[in-house]
Amino acid sequence: MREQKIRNMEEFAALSGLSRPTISKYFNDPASVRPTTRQRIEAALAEHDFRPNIYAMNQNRSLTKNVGIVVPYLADPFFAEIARFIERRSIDAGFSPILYSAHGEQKLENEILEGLTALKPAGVFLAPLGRLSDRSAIERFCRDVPTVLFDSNVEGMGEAFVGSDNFSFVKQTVDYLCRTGSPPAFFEMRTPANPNANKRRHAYIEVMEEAGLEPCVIRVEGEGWGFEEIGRRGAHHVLETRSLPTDTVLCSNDRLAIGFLAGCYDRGLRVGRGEGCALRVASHDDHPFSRFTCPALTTAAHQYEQVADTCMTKLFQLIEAGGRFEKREETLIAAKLILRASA
Amino acid sequence: MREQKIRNMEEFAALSGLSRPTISKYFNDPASVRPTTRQRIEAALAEHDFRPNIYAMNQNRSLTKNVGIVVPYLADPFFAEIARFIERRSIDAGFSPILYSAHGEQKLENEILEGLTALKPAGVFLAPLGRLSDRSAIERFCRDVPTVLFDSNVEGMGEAFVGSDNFSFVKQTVDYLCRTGSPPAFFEMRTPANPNANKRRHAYIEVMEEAGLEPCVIRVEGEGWGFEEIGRRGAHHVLETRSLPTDTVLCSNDRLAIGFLAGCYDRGLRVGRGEGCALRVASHDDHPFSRFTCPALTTAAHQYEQVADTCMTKLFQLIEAGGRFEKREETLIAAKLILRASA
DNA sequence: ATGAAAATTTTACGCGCGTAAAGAAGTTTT
DNA sequence: AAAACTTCTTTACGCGCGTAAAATTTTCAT
Repeated sequence: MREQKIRNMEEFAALSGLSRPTISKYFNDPASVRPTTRQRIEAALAEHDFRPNIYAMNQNRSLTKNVGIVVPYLADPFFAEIARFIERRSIDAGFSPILYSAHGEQKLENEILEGLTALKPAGVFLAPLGRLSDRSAIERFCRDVPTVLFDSNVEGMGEAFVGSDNFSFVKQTVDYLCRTGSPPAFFEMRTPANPNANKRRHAYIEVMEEAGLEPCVIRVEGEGWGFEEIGRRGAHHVLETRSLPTDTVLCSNDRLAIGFLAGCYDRGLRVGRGEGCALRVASHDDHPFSRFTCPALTTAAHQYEQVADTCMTKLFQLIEAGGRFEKREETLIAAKLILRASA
Repeated sequence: MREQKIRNMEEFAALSGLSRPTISKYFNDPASVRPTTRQRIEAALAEHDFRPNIYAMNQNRSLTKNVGIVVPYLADPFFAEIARFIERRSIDAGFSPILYSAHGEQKLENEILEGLTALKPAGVFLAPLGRLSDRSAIERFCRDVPTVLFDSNVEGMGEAFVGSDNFSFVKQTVDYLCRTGSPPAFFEMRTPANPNANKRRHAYIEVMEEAGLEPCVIRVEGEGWGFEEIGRRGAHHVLETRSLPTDTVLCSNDRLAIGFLAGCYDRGLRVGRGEGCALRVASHDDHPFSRFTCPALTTAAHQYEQVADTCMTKLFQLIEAGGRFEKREETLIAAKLILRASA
């Protein structure tokens, strides 16, 4: 490779013996030029390693090949995991994904959305903060940018929503727990960060009542995204005050459960379904770490790949439909029960 | 706010009764125009909510206000955490951070670096994959873009490196373990992903020998980024073959330790420093989850904030110095020992 | 009030690329 | 081999903004 730097497409066109518009065409779609021409360009490319200026490319476009991925809290491995799948799919589909985390702050979420608008992305995958989200900011954003909401539904926002079928999550865990032992109490935060928690609580109550059982919801105090710590403190509180009606606890999500298990361990309580176990604990999400808790967590698992695939499909359809659907589409994806040692 | 859309700076200038160059100046530095002028602009901004086209802004710039943050594996909460701090600092300093994860793949790391070059960022924070990195790709990248390496050192690459003082990490844990019980065996992966692991092993051997003790390094098989699973399998293997010389294990990093603890739990071994404990386990990193393991992990903690601050400082200096330092600068940051229940 | 300094306006050009139109060259069909 | 397509070249314009230079206005100190 000669060390000569090419400044622009004009120069590169000259070096490859073609015209600039042809080169431009090639970069927008390599298949749109004749195979022999393509070979000449790619040979020259290997020689001089030129890349068009992305800013010049995009300034005159109404839509770019960028897609945004916005999650509420990236330090939560659940979101890291789901973002990872969506990123991969986006790349495979020829887009450039850009990942943002609101880090749990409304202000940051708003700033991200503002900045993202200016990037003129072809589309955005948005998992909003939930309760802390600024509805009007999200509404404004969705008017400007084709958006697929995921994980946390904000009624009426975006053209599509892809999320969990929370009823399926809870139904499976409750049924399993009831079938194999005493019915569970439901353990959650008093002021949950997103609507999934509320849906799970309602599902729990419904499933329990349908089975003729008395639901028992235990709600612990705590703010923010430090769910594990809240779960641990909740466990201590619950165990101190002996407020559990049975020996079985169903946590609203795995991060709470991880903390809950830590609390049980602190107090010398053995968790599991075997001999000598004082408590069974199950949960929802299949958090990446839930297989390494002690004991490993029985949980209702997100179908990460399926969620990511569905998100991609919806965004594609949305982009092809020009950014608008006739009516908002909601896809809820069922859970898969994963039996481990904790319940 | 009137619903009239402004197309460009020209229109906005007309509406605010000023000239386009003045508006341009304002957007590049609001403090560079007279306060009264600034007020007029900001009043008009509130009315019409105009934002300059970032592509047009950047195409004619040699450097933008973007900074890149590249980590090897974002689903590892350690990197999520460190990225979070660096992001925050970058925003506070007026930059637009863009976060990338190589997801453990060399090919993806190379693609990220290529794409990042085209973004003409003011600077990049790069935590390379380590052993799996393509040295020549990183070298080429660092020639084009002012880069501060962090976490994983690649000799001679980038203008600065900010990392851990691995000796300090290991020295503190080994000293503590020896002071309070039997000396530790060192538990690690046979083919570690990055050079920190090697430095830690060497430090362990050195500290042990200095204390007149016999070092014992246990190296388990395993590839990839699933450290916890490798740690668990390693624990089973080590415990089955009774290859531990003492009751104390020092893991190379917390993720291995999390798996090791899970393995111990599987086998009914109680870990900790108290009565009835069969094993002590300590580690390094202060992974965000290490306080929720069972038992909670005794570990040498990264000073996350200090690392992030140092990275920012170095990149600032680098940018101001025009992208080159006289000589490569290395900053190693010491650990802080965190005592928890596991050892 | 006067002059100097600072801020702003006017004017004008350039950045690198997208893209449209018209004609030339190359390729395939019959 | 001629006709009918494709593909490519030439030419030309526009996108939205940065930025330089010179002229003008405003501000501030004297």
